[in-house]
Formats: sequence, structure tokens, C-alpha cells
Amino acid sequence: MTPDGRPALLVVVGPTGSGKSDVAHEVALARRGEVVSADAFAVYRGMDVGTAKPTETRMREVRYHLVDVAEPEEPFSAGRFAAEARQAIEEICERGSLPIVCGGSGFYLAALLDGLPPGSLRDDPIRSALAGWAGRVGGATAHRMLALNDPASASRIPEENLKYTLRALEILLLTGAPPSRRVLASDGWSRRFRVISLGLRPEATQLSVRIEDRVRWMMSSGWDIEVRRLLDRGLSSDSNSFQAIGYQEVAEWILGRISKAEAEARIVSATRALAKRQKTWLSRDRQIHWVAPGQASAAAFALLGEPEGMEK
RNA sequence: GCCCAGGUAGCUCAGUUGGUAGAGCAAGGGACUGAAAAUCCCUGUGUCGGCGGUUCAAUUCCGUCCCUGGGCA
Repeated sequence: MTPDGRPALLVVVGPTGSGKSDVAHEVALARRGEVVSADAFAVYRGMDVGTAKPTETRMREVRYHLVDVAEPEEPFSAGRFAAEARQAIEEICERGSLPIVCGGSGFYLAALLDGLPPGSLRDDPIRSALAGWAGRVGGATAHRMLALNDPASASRIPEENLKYTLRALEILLLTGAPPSRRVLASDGWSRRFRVISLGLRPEATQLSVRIEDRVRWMMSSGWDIEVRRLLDRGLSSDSNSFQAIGYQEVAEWILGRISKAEAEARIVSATRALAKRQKTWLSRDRQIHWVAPGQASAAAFALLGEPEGMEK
């Protein structure tokens, strides 16, 4: 509980490799917290090295949520993430513990804190039918179809972005209403918490080096064994989980199509690009308190205030 | 030493039948409403290896030198 009566909800964000996991864990240990991961790929079981999941030791020390909740073959979604994460946070509060959201998936964080428009879930049969149709008629025709039914959406979505175009058509078919008319306002769920957002902003060259080190470490820590296991169990390389950075590259490396050095270089580049996109996404949020990684824990404690039982 | 093939954007290369050049990747910036580590948009001046020659004009043709790869000695 905090002075205003609402429970605190700490949100630790930042680009990959900024060290947010360390901060979340440290705060959890010190303040009887539980961590809710906001990472679109840590949800998959059997994908550990490549997603930089918390170690077994850490999982024993602190309770982690939304990690290992889906099979790699399952399609996941922001909606499912938000629902399960909200439930986890509510349960953590009921236990009297501090919920700590930690992750870099901006879209998932937004879905969790602000909610998604009501109605129109994902619909896989419609989705695959649309994809098949678009494959036959072409993306330009798909976009024209959208323009006919919802000019506002069509003008916002570039013709080249087939994925967004098809999603808009999917919503149209599911709800019968233009997607541009969906409600964009926050659903107010997060108002019952005192949300404290902490953003880790490492210096550019520091982040670059950290990403290189991290990828090199993953490549020699059993990532290849992990990918081999996924391929052996028959995981299709075009399933959603396998779109995670590095998995395709490691697969090509184990199959002998590219060298280890080549795979590593590609993964480092892809990770840098991801960090860039994460920074862009997070920079929109004016509520985030940005700090250098080294000062993050101290900043978190300062923002949270004195722990219970230690007030003067 | 000789013979071939190359030397063009950070990298891999395309190209100009002579009018100073463009793709992919990388890099940088941006978007993002149920696939999001996904998907997509924007950003390209570089002694076209050096030096000479021919020409109104050379990265393009000729000569020469240097460098790289391959072959022959």
C-alpha cells in the first residue's frame, strides 16, 4: 500500500540488454515482490537461452509470472498476455506482495496497462483464409478492399504492410464495423494502482557492447542444443515462436548453411535493430522515469518509498 | 616472373554502347490497437584503386603502376 491507498505497481522497461531483469529481481528480493514478465517470447516453454529467461536460481528466489505459459507451437497474442498478466498482478496484490512488471515488448505493455479495444479477438480460420486469399490476389488488391470498406484505416496503413492490412480486414469481418472506429481509450484498469514506470536508458555504445556480449554468451551457452531440441520435436520454422530473433539464424548454423560467426553477426544486428524499435516505442510514454542502468535500483527504491514497517 | 579475373557506398555487388552512379544488407530516424523479438515507412556525394593519355567530356576507351584472388612457373 502507498500513501494514497492504492497498491504500487512497479513497471521496469528498457531495450534488450539494458539490464532491466537485474533491477526487477533485485527490487523483488528487497521488497517482497513478484515479477510479471512482459516479454512476447519468454512465454514459450523450451525457449530459454535465446529469450534470456531468468535462471533457475532466480526463479527459486522470486516468483515469476507469464514465463513458460505456452507451448512453442501455440499462437500467442497480446490479448491473452494482458488478461493473464492482469490476473497475476491482482493475485500478487491479494497476497500483499509488490507486483513488478518487467519487459521490453511495448505493445504487450500497452495492452496490459491500457487494455485493448473490446470485441474482435484474433480468429485463426478467418486469418488463414485472408492470408490465402491475399496470396492469390496480391497485397495491392487486399489493400484496395480495405480502402473500399474503411478508407481511414487504409490511408493509415501502407499498402506494403500486408500484415496490418489483413488484420484490419479480419476485424472488419469479425465485428462488421470499420477498425478505425474502434475505441482507443484506456479501459482504466491500471488506475487502481499507483503505477511507477522506470525506464533504463543505457548510453548507446554501452548498449551496443552489451548486446554483442550477450549474443556471444548465448551462442556458447547451449542455444544450439535448445534449437536442435525444438526442431527435433517438429516445431515448424514458421510458427510464431520461431520468429524470435536468433532462432532462424541458429537453425541455419546447426544445419551447416552458415558459419557460427555469420549467425552471430546477424543476430547482433537484429538485436540492435530491436533495441532501436523498443526505444522508439517507449519514448512515446511520458510517464516513464528515465535513468541510467547503474542508478535504476536506487531510483526504484526512491520512487517506491520506504518499505512497510520501516516508516519513521 | 608470366597468364587470367577483379578493384564502384561500412559490406556484397550491379551499371554507365563515354555526359561524374544504384540495389540488397548494414547504419540512422519513424510508425505501431489481439502475429509485436513481428510487420511496415523514410534517409544513399561515393577522389567508381593511383597516375598519365585520347576526348568538348573518362568511373566507362588506351597505357602504366599498385593491391586482391586464381592458374602456370
